[in-house]
Amino acid sequence: MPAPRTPAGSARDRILHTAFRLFYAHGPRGVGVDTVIAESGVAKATLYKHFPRKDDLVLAYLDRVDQTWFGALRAAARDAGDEPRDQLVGMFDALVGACRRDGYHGCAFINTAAESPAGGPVHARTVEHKTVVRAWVTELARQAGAAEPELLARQLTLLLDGGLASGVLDGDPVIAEVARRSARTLVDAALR
Amino acid sequence: MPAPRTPAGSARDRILHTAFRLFYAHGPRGVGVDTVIAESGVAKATLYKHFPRKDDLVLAYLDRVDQTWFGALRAAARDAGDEPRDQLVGMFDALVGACRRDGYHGCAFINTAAESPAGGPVHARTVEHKTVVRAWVTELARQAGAAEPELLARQLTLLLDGGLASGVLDGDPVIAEVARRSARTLVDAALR
DNA sequence: GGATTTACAGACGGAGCTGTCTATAGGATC
DNA sequence: GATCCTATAGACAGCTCCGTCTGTAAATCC
Repeated sequence: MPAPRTPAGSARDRILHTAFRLFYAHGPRGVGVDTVIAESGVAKATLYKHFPRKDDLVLAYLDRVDQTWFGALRAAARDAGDEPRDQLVGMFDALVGACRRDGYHGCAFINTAAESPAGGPVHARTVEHKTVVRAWVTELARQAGAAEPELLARQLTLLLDGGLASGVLDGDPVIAEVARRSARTLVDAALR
Repeated sequence: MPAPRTPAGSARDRILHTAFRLFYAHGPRGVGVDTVIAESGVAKATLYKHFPRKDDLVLAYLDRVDQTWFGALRAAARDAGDEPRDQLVGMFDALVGACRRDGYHGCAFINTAAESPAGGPVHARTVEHKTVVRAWVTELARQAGAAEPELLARQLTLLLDGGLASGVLDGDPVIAEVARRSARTLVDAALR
Protein backbone atom coordinates (compact mmCIF):
# COMPACT_ATOMS: atom_id res chain seq x y z
CA MET A 1 0.00 0.00 0.00
CA PRO A 2 1.81 3.13 -1.16
CA ALA A 3 1.86 6.11 1.15
CA PRO A 4 -0.10 9.17 0.05
CA ARG A 5 2.10 11.43 -1.96
CA THR A 6 -0.16 14.43 -1.89
CA PRO A 7 -0.29 16.87 1.00
CA ALA A 8 -3.96 16.51 1.97
CA GLY A 9 -4.54 12.78 1.71
CA SER A 10 -5.07 10.56 -1.27
CA ALA A 11 -6.61 11.90 -4.42
CA ARG A 12 -9.72 9.88 -3.78
CA ASP A 13 -10.15 11.37 -0.32
CA ARG A 14 -9.70 14.88 -1.60
CA ILE A 15 -12.30 14.30 -4.30
CA LEU A 16 -14.78 12.89 -1.82
CA HIS A 17 -14.17 15.62 0.70
CA THR A 18 -14.65 18.35 -1.88
CA ALA A 19 -17.68 16.66 -3.40
CA PHE A 20 -19.24 16.33 0.03
CA ARG A 21 -18.87 20.02 0.69
CA LEU A 22 -20.05 21.20 -2.71
CA PHE A 23 -22.83 18.65 -3.19
CA TYR A 24 -24.31 19.39 0.18
CA ALA A 25 -24.22 23.14 -0.34
CA HIS A 26 -25.61 23.28 -3.88
CA GLY A 27 -26.99 19.84 -4.61
CA PRO A 28 -25.21 17.36 -6.88
CA ARG A 29 -26.95 18.67 -9.95
CA GLY A 30 -25.85 22.18 -9.10
CA VAL A 31 -22.18 21.29 -9.06
CA GLY A 32 -20.30 20.44 -12.21
CA VAL A 33 -17.62 17.81 -12.34
CA ASP A 34 -15.22 20.51 -13.47
CA THR A 35 -15.83 22.41 -10.26
CA VAL A 36 -15.10 19.37 -8.12
CA ILE A 37 -11.90 18.86 -10.07
CA ALA A 38 -10.79 22.45 -9.74
CA GLU A 39 -11.51 22.70 -6.02
CA SER A 40 -9.99 19.38 -5.10
CA GLY A 41 -6.83 20.00 -7.11
CA VAL A 42 -7.12 16.76 -8.99
CA ALA A 43 -6.81 15.80 -12.61
CA LYS A 44 -9.91 15.00 -14.57
CA ALA A 45 -8.63 11.58 -15.49
CA THR A 46 -8.02 10.81 -11.83
CA LEU A 47 -11.57 11.63 -10.88
CA TYR A 48 -12.98 9.54 -13.67
CA LYS A 49 -10.68 6.70 -12.72
CA HIS A 50 -12.09 6.53 -9.20
CA PHE A 51 -15.66 7.45 -10.17
CA PRO A 52 -16.38 6.47 -13.78
CA ARG A 53 -19.74 8.27 -13.74
CA LYS A 54 -20.83 11.32 -11.85
CA ASP A 55 -23.55 9.17 -10.32
CA ASP A 56 -20.85 7.03 -8.72
CA LEU A 57 -19.52 10.10 -6.99
CA VAL A 58 -23.00 11.06 -5.88
CA LEU A 59 -23.54 7.61 -4.39
CA ALA A 60 -20.21 7.77 -2.58
CA TYR A 61 -21.30 11.15 -1.25
CA LEU A 62 -24.54 9.66 0.04
CA ASP A 63 -22.64 6.83 1.71
CA ARG A 64 -20.52 9.33 3.54
CA VAL A 65 -23.60 11.26 4.58
CA ASP A 66 -25.15 8.04 5.83
CA GLN A 67 -22.15 7.24 7.99
CA THR A 68 -22.00 10.75 9.40
CA TRP A 69 -25.68 11.19 10.14
CA PHE A 70 -26.40 7.72 11.42
CA GLY A 71 -23.30 7.97 13.57
CA ALA A 72 -24.49 11.26 15.02
CA LEU A 73 -27.89 9.76 15.77
CA ARG A 74 -26.40 6.81 17.64
CA ALA A 75 -23.98 9.03 19.52
CA ALA A 76 -26.79 11.32 20.62
CA ALA A 77 -28.84 8.35 21.75
CA ARG A 78 -25.89 6.92 23.66
CA ASP A 79 -25.30 10.24 25.37
CA ALA A 80 -28.89 10.23 26.63
CA GLY A 81 -28.19 7.41 29.05
CA ASP A 82 -28.97 3.74 29.28
CA GLU A 83 -32.73 3.88 29.14
CA PRO A 84 -34.04 3.17 25.62
CA ARG A 85 -36.93 5.43 26.45
CA ASP A 86 -34.57 8.36 26.96
CA GLN A 87 -32.48 7.40 23.97
CA LEU A 88 -35.51 7.66 21.70
CA VAL A 89 -35.80 11.30 22.70
CA GLY A 90 -32.10 11.92 23.07
CA MET A 91 -31.35 11.09 19.46
CA PHE A 92 -33.05 14.34 18.55
CA ASP A 93 -30.05 16.12 19.98
CA ALA A 94 -28.35 15.10 16.77
CA LEU A 95 -30.94 17.17 14.95
CA VAL A 96 -30.37 20.07 17.30
CA GLY A 97 -26.66 19.87 16.66
CA ALA A 98 -27.13 19.64 12.91
CA CYS A 99 -29.36 22.71 12.84
CA ARG A 100 -26.79 24.70 14.76
CA ARG A 101 -23.97 23.73 12.47
CA ASP A 102 -22.79 26.36 10.04
CA GLY A 103 -23.86 25.82 6.48
CA TYR A 104 -26.69 23.56 7.55
CA HIS A 105 -28.86 22.94 4.55
CA GLY A 106 -31.34 20.24 5.37
CA CYS A 107 -31.32 16.53 4.66
CA ALA A 108 -28.77 15.59 2.06
CA PHE A 109 -30.71 12.47 1.14
CA ILE A 110 -34.02 14.21 0.60
CA ASN A 111 -32.38 17.08 -1.24
CA THR A 112 -30.52 14.73 -3.51
CA ALA A 113 -33.49 12.44 -4.05
CA ALA A 114 -35.61 15.45 -4.98
CA GLU A 115 -33.43 16.18 -7.98
CA SER A 116 -32.83 12.59 -9.03
CA PRO A 117 -35.03 10.55 -11.33
CA ALA A 118 -37.43 8.29 -9.49
CA GLY A 119 -36.47 4.64 -9.51
CA GLY A 120 -32.80 5.41 -9.99
CA PRO A 121 -29.88 4.32 -7.82
CA VAL A 122 -29.96 7.51 -5.78
CA HIS A 123 -33.53 6.83 -4.74
CA ALA A 124 -32.67 3.24 -3.91
CA ARG A 125 -29.75 4.28 -1.73
CA THR A 126 -31.87 6.83 0.05
CA VAL A 127 -34.61 4.34 0.78
CA GLU A 128 -31.97 1.95 2.04
CA HIS A 129 -30.60 4.58 4.41
CA LYS A 130 -34.02 5.46 5.76
CA THR A 131 -34.81 1.79 6.21
CA VAL A 132 -31.68 1.11 8.21
CA VAL A 133 -32.27 4.09 10.47
CA ARG A 134 -35.89 3.14 11.02
CA ALA A 135 -34.93 -0.44 11.85
CA TRP A 136 -32.56 0.85 14.48
CA VAL A 137 -35.23 3.13 15.95
CA THR A 138 -37.70 0.26 15.87
CA GLU A 139 -35.33 -1.86 17.91
CA LEU A 140 -34.93 0.95 20.42
CA ALA A 141 -38.71 1.29 20.65
CA ARG A 142 -39.02 -2.43 21.23
CA GLN A 143 -36.43 -2.31 24.00
CA ALA A 144 -38.32 0.60 25.51
CA GLY A 145 -41.39 -1.58 25.67
CA ALA A 146 -43.58 0.09 23.11
CA ALA A 147 -46.73 -1.81 22.25
CA GLU A 148 -46.31 -0.96 18.59
CA PRO A 149 -42.58 -0.40 18.02
CA GLU A 150 -42.95 -0.03 14.26
CA LEU A 151 -45.55 2.68 14.66
CA LEU A 152 -43.51 4.62 17.19
CA ALA A 153 -40.42 4.30 15.03
CA ARG A 154 -42.30 5.63 12.02
CA GLN A 155 -43.63 8.51 14.07
CA LEU A 156 -40.19 9.45 15.31
CA THR A 157 -38.42 9.10 11.98
CA LEU A 158 -41.17 11.18 10.44
CA LEU A 159 -40.34 13.87 12.95
CA LEU A 160 -36.67 13.55 12.12
CA ASP A 161 -37.39 13.85 8.42
CA GLY A 162 -39.57 16.86 9.01
CA GLY A 163 -36.93 18.59 11.06
CA LEU A 164 -34.24 17.76 8.57
CA ALA A 165 -36.22 18.62 5.49
CA SER A 166 -37.37 22.01 6.65
CA GLY A 167 -33.75 22.82 7.33
CA VAL A 168 -33.41 23.56 3.64
CA LEU A 169 -35.03 26.90 4.37
CA ASP A 170 -33.78 28.06 7.70
CA GLY A 171 -31.55 26.27 10.11
CA ASP A 172 -33.69 27.57 12.93
CA PRO A 173 -32.68 25.44 15.93
CA VAL A 174 -36.12 26.05 17.40
CA ILE A 175 -37.43 23.53 14.90
CA ALA A 176 -35.18 20.87 16.34
CA GLU A 177 -36.34 21.73 19.84
CA VAL A 178 -39.94 21.48 18.72
CA ALA A 179 -39.21 18.10 17.21
CA ARG A 180 -37.60 17.00 20.45
CA ARG A 181 -40.62 18.03 22.48
CA SER A 182 -42.91 16.27 20.02
CA ALA A 183 -40.80 13.17 20.38
CA ARG A 184 -41.11 13.30 24.13
CA THR A 185 -44.88 13.53 23.88
CA LEU A 186 -45.13 10.69 21.38
CA VAL A 187 -42.81 8.44 23.35
CA ASP A 188 -44.68 9.11 26.58
CA ALA A 189 -47.98 8.38 24.88
CA ALA A 190 -46.68 5.16 23.37
CA LEU A 191 -45.22 3.90 26.65
CA ARG A 192 -48.00 4.99 28.95
CA MET B 1 -60.70 41.03 -22.61
CA PRO B 2 -60.16 38.92 -25.71
CA ALA B 3 -61.54 35.42 -25.74
CA PRO B 4 -59.03 32.57 -25.78
CA ARG B 5 -58.31 31.57 -29.31
CA THR B 6 -56.43 28.42 -28.57
CA PRO B 7 -58.11 25.11 -27.93
CA ALA B 8 -56.87 24.46 -24.41
CA GLY B 9 -57.01 27.88 -22.81
CA SER B 10 -54.76 30.86 -23.15
CA ALA B 11 -51.10 30.43 -23.94
CA ARG B 12 -50.20 31.54 -20.44
CA ASP B 13 -52.43 28.90 -18.90
CA ARG B 14 -51.02 26.18 -21.08
CA ILE B 15 -47.48 27.19 -20.16
CA LEU B 16 -48.27 27.20 -16.46
CA HIS B 17 -50.12 23.92 -16.63
CA THR B 18 -47.28 22.22 -18.46
CA ALA B 19 -44.64 23.76 -16.23
CA PHE B 20 -46.52 22.62 -13.16
CA ARG B 21 -46.59 19.06 -14.37
CA LEU B 22 -42.97 18.92 -15.52
CA PHE B 23 -41.47 20.96 -12.69
CA TYR B 24 -43.16 18.85 -10.08
CA ALA B 25 -42.10 15.59 -11.68
CA HIS B 26 -38.46 16.43 -12.37
CA GLY B 27 -37.72 19.61 -10.48
CA PRO B 28 -37.40 22.99 -12.17
CA ARG B 29 -33.71 22.52 -12.77
CA GLY B 30 -34.37 19.20 -14.43
CA VAL B 31 -36.68 20.66 -17.03
CA GLY B 32 -35.42 22.86 -19.83
CA VAL B 33 -37.37 25.79 -21.13
CA ASP B 34 -37.36 24.10 -24.52
CA THR B 35 -39.20 21.14 -23.08
CA VAL B 36 -41.88 23.33 -21.55
CA ILE B 37 -42.26 25.04 -24.91
CA ALA B 38 -42.50 21.82 -26.85
CA GLU B 39 -45.00 20.16 -24.51
CA SER B 40 -47.22 23.18 -24.11
CA GLY B 41 -47.33 23.87 -27.86
CA VAL B 42 -46.27 27.45 -27.46
CA ALA B 43 -43.73 29.62 -29.20
CA LYS B 44 -40.56 30.50 -27.40
CA ALA B 45 -41.20 34.21 -27.73
CA THR B 46 -44.61 33.75 -26.13
CA LEU B 47 -43.17 32.04 -23.12
CA TYR B 48 -40.51 34.67 -22.64
CA LYS B 49 -43.13 37.38 -23.07
CA HIS B 50 -45.14 36.07 -20.14
CA PHE B 51 -42.14 34.93 -18.08
CA PRO B 52 -39.04 36.97 -18.96
CA ARG B 53 -36.81 34.71 -16.86
CA LYS B 54 -37.11 31.06 -16.09
CA ASP B 55 -37.17 32.04 -12.44
CA ASP B 56 -40.39 33.92 -13.06
CA LEU B 57 -41.94 30.73 -14.32
CA VAL B 58 -40.64 28.84 -11.31
CA LEU B 59 -42.16 31.41 -8.96
CA ALA B 60 -45.49 31.24 -10.77
CA TYR B 61 -45.29 27.48 -10.39
CA LEU B 62 -44.74 27.83 -6.66
CA ASP B 63 -47.68 30.21 -6.39
CA ARG B 64 -49.90 27.66 -8.05
CA VAL B 65 -48.61 24.97 -5.72
CA ASP B 66 -49.31 27.24 -2.78
CA GLN B 67 -52.90 27.80 -3.86
CA THR B 68 -53.47 24.10 -4.48
CA TRP B 69 -51.90 22.78 -1.31
CA PHE B 70 -53.15 25.43 1.07
CA GLY B 71 -56.59 25.03 -0.46
CA ALA B 72 -56.46 21.29 0.09
CA LEU B 73 -55.41 21.79 3.70
CA ARG B 74 -58.29 24.16 4.41
CA ALA B 75 -60.76 21.91 2.63
CA ALA B 76 -59.62 18.91 4.66
CA ALA B 77 -59.91 20.91 7.86
CA ARG B 78 -63.38 22.10 6.91
CA ASP B 79 -64.49 18.57 6.15
CA ALA B 80 -63.46 17.51 9.63
CA GLY B 81 -66.32 19.40 11.22
CA ASP B 82 -66.76 22.59 13.19
CA GLU B 83 -64.47 21.83 16.11
CA PRO B 84 -61.04 23.44 15.69
CA ARG B 85 -59.63 20.53 17.65
CA ASP B 86 -60.86 18.09 15.01
CA GLN B 87 -59.83 20.38 12.19
CA LEU B 88 -56.23 20.36 13.42
CA VAL B 89 -56.18 16.60 12.93
CA GLY B 90 -58.48 16.56 9.91
CA MET B 91 -56.16 18.70 7.83
CA PHE B 92 -53.87 15.70 7.66
CA ASP B 93 -56.40 14.13 5.34
CA ALA B 94 -54.97 16.47 2.73
CA LEU B 95 -51.65 14.69 3.24
CA VAL B 96 -53.33 11.32 2.95
CA GLY B 97 -54.96 12.39 -0.28
CA ALA B 98 -51.73 13.78 -1.67
CA CYS B 99 -49.83 10.57 -0.94
CA ARG B 100 -52.48 8.56 -2.74
CA ARG B 101 -52.41 10.73 -5.81
CA ASP B 102 -50.63 9.34 -8.82
CA GLY B 103 -47.27 10.84 -9.52
CA TYR B 104 -46.94 12.06 -5.96
CA HIS B 105 -43.43 13.27 -5.48
CA GLY B 106 -43.18 15.04 -2.18
CA CYS B 107 -43.29 18.70 -1.28
CA ALA B 108 -42.84 20.92 -4.29
CA PHE B 109 -41.58 23.75 -2.14
CA ILE B 110 -38.93 21.76 -0.34
CA ASN B 111 -37.86 20.01 -3.52
CA THR B 112 -37.53 23.31 -5.34
CA ALA B 113 -35.83 25.05 -2.46
CA ALA B 114 -33.33 22.22 -2.24
CA GLU B 115 -32.04 22.97 -5.71
CA SER B 116 -32.21 26.74 -5.49
CA PRO B 117 -29.49 29.02 -4.16
CA ALA B 118 -30.01 30.04 -0.56
CA GLY B 119 -31.21 33.59 -0.12
CA GLY B 120 -32.78 33.71 -3.56
CA PRO B 121 -36.39 34.48 -4.48
CA VAL B 122 -37.37 30.82 -4.46
CA HIS B 123 -36.30 30.45 -0.87
CA ALA B 124 -38.11 33.63 0.08
CA ARG B 125 -41.31 32.47 -1.56
CA THR B 126 -41.08 29.11 0.17
CA VAL B 127 -40.55 30.68 3.58
CA GLU B 128 -43.51 32.95 2.87
CA HIS B 129 -45.69 29.94 2.05
CA LYS B 130 -44.68 28.05 5.16
CA THR B 131 -45.26 31.15 7.27
CA VAL B 132 -48.78 31.67 5.95
CA VAL B 133 -49.71 28.05 6.54
CA ARG B 134 -48.26 28.08 10.02
CA ALA B 135 -50.13 31.28 10.89
CA TRP B 136 -53.35 29.62 9.83
CA VAL B 137 -52.60 26.54 11.92
CA THR B 138 -51.66 28.75 14.84
CA GLU B 139 -55.03 30.46 14.66
CA LEU B 140 -56.75 27.08 14.60
CA ALA B 141 -54.72 26.01 17.63
CA ARG B 142 -55.70 29.20 19.42
CA GLN B 143 -59.37 28.60 18.66
CA ALA B 144 -58.98 25.08 19.94
CA GLY B 145 -57.78 26.47 23.23
CA ALA B 146 -54.16 25.40 23.16
CA ALA B 147 -52.04 26.86 25.91
CA GLU B 148 -49.18 27.40 23.50
CA PRO B 149 -50.73 27.75 20.04
CA GLU B 150 -47.44 28.62 18.36
CA LEU B 151 -45.80 25.50 19.73
CA LEU B 152 -48.63 23.22 18.68
CA ALA B 153 -48.69 24.82 15.23
CA ARG B 154 -44.99 24.27 14.83
CA GLN B 155 -45.33 20.68 15.92
CA LEU B 156 -48.11 20.02 13.45
CA THR B 157 -46.51 21.79 10.52
CA LEU B 158 -43.33 19.90 11.29
CA LEU B 159 -45.32 16.70 10.92
CA LEU B 160 -46.81 17.95 7.68
CA ASP B 161 -43.38 18.80 6.34
CA GLY B 162 -42.05 15.42 7.35
CA GLY B 163 -44.88 13.61 5.64
CA LEU B 164 -44.56 15.72 2.55
CA ALA B 165 -40.80 15.61 2.35
CA SER B 166 -40.44 11.87 2.71
CA GLY B 167 -42.91 11.55 -0.14
CA VAL B 168 -40.02 12.17 -2.48
CA LEU B 169 -39.06 8.57 -1.92
CA ASP B 170 -42.21 6.57 -1.70
CA GLY B 171 -45.75 7.83 -1.72
CA ASP B 172 -46.56 5.29 0.94
CA PRO B 173 -49.94 6.40 2.31
CA VAL B 174 -49.05 4.72 5.57
CA ILE B 175 -46.77 7.66 6.28
CA ALA B 176 -49.69 10.03 6.06
CA GLU B 177 -51.68 7.84 8.43
CA VAL B 178 -48.80 7.81 10.85
CA ALA B 179 -48.60 11.58 10.66
CA ARG B 180 -52.33 11.78 11.32
CA ARG B 181 -52.06 9.59 14.41
CA SER B 182 -49.10 11.63 15.65
CA ALA B 183 -51.16 14.76 15.16
CA ARG B 184 -53.98 13.31 17.21
CA THR B 185 -51.58 12.49 20.03
CA LEU B 186 -49.96 15.92 19.96
CA VAL B 187 -53.27 17.75 19.83
CA ASP B 188 -54.67 15.69 22.68
CA ALA B 189 -51.58 16.33 24.75
CA ALA B 190 -51.68 20.06 24.07
CA LEU B 191 -55.37 20.37 24.91
CA ARG B 192 -55.45 18.09 27.89
C1' DG C 1 18.16 1.75 -14.22
C1' DG C 2 14.19 0.49 -16.91
C1' DA C 3 9.24 -0.53 -16.54
C1' DT C 4 4.96 0.31 -14.45
C1' DT C 5 1.70 2.73 -12.02
C1' DT C 6 -0.39 6.87 -10.62
C1' DA C 7 -1.51 11.45 -11.00
C1' DC C 8 -1.42 16.11 -13.23
C1' DA C 9 -2.73 19.32 -17.11
C1' DG C 10 -5.79 20.49 -20.35
C1' DA C 11 -7.87 20.19 -25.10
C1' DC C 12 -11.93 18.42 -27.26
C1' DG C 13 -16.66 16.85 -28.92
C1' DG C 14 -21.34 16.48 -28.44
C1' DA C 15 -25.11 17.72 -25.97
C1' DG C 16 -28.18 20.72 -23.41
C1' DC C 17 -29.13 25.00 -21.32
C1' DT C 18 -31.00 30.07 -21.29
C1' DG C 19 -32.28 33.96 -23.59
C1' DT C 20 -32.48 36.93 -28.09
C1' DC C 21 -33.67 37.62 -32.56
C1' DT C 22 -36.03 37.57 -37.23
C1' DA C 23 -39.82 36.33 -40.13
C1' DT C 24 -44.61 35.20 -40.52
C1' DA C 25 -49.62 34.36 -39.84
C1' DG C 26 -54.25 35.33 -37.96
C1' DG C 27 -57.70 37.62 -35.41
C1' DA C 28 -59.29 42.38 -33.32
C1' DT C 29 -60.02 47.31 -33.73
C1' DC C 30 -60.53 51.75 -35.86
C1' DG D 1 -59.19 47.88 -45.62
C1' DA D 2 -55.15 49.35 -42.73
C1' DT D 3 -53.15 48.70 -38.35
C1' DC D 4 -52.15 46.44 -34.22
C1' DC D 5 -51.59 42.85 -31.05
C1' DT D 6 -50.59 38.32 -30.12
C1' DA D 7 -48.98 34.00 -31.25
C1' DT D 8 -46.14 30.60 -34.11
C1' DA D 9 -41.77 28.77 -35.96
C1' DG D 10 -37.23 28.33 -35.53
C1' DA D 11 -32.37 29.96 -36.09
C1' DC D 12 -28.74 31.62 -33.25
C1' DA D 13 -25.09 32.98 -29.74
C1' DG D 14 -22.89 32.02 -25.63
C1' DC D 15 -22.38 29.24 -21.99
C1' DT D 16 -22.02 24.91 -19.07
C1' DC D 17 -21.85 20.19 -18.52
C1' DC D 18 -20.25 15.28 -18.99
C1' DG D 19 -17.08 12.20 -20.44
C1' DT D 20 -12.97 10.97 -23.54
C1' DC D 21 -8.57 11.60 -25.07
C1' DT D 22 -3.50 12.86 -25.49
C1' DG D 23 0.67 14.03 -23.39
C1' DT D 24 3.76 14.56 -19.41
C1' DA D 25 5.86 14.20 -14.75
C1' DA D 26 6.86 11.74 -10.57
C1' DA D 27 7.15 7.83 -7.62
C1' DT D 28 7.46 2.82 -6.96
C1' DC D 29 8.81 -1.97 -8.21
C1' DC D 30 11.76 -5.46 -10.24
